[in-house]
Amino acid sequence: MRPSSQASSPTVPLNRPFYERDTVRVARELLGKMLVRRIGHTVLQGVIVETEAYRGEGDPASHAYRGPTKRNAVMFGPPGHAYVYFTYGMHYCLNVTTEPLGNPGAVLIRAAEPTSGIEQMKKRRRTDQMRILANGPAKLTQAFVVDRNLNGHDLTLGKKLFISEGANVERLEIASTCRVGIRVGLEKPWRFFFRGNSFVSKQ
DNA sequence: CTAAAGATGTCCT
DNA sequence: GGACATCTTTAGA
Repeated sequence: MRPSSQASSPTVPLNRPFYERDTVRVARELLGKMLVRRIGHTVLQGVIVETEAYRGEGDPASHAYRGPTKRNAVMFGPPGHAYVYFTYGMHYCLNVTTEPLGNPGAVLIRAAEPTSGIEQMKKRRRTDQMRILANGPAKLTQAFVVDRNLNGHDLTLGKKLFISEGANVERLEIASTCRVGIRVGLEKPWRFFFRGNSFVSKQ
């Protein structure tokens, strides 16, 4: 028996130095990590299986490409914070900020394999099918109850939203392709995912 | 001020 | 493979 203080604890959040690095590297290394969302006494968890890197200067697909604005301000702030934006009039997408303060960068969390709070997620997503609970950036935010209220949230505090080391993760081969849903910057292979994992948005 | 596109998902054929 | 929902942000007049 483990001590009760550790029993269902989703472990320790990744620290600031993890995020304060090259965006593409962070995107790759976030695969296999555990995304954790706490809502009161409820805990939703899932293993990250797909990510995309977005930089600033030199990356025309990035919101930060043309410099800071009200929307992308968080991307220019300190690393290890949530950048949540609203798109297509109805969807939210979750990113984690990277790079040192003042240097824009973020990693889009595109898909996760749910491991805890699955019943809650099924309810939120209005489906019983495991594979489509969080296999896309907007499906993921719906399943994990992430919206504009979490924009700017510090991910190193281990409170409402954070990421920790993933345990017992099947170590699949990491594949990289061009990013999804963009019209520019297609030459950059900055989408990463576990090849063969059925919770990825697209193989 | 006006307009168009958007780091998408769902339903339809 | 394609239409469409829906609204914020940004670019341009």
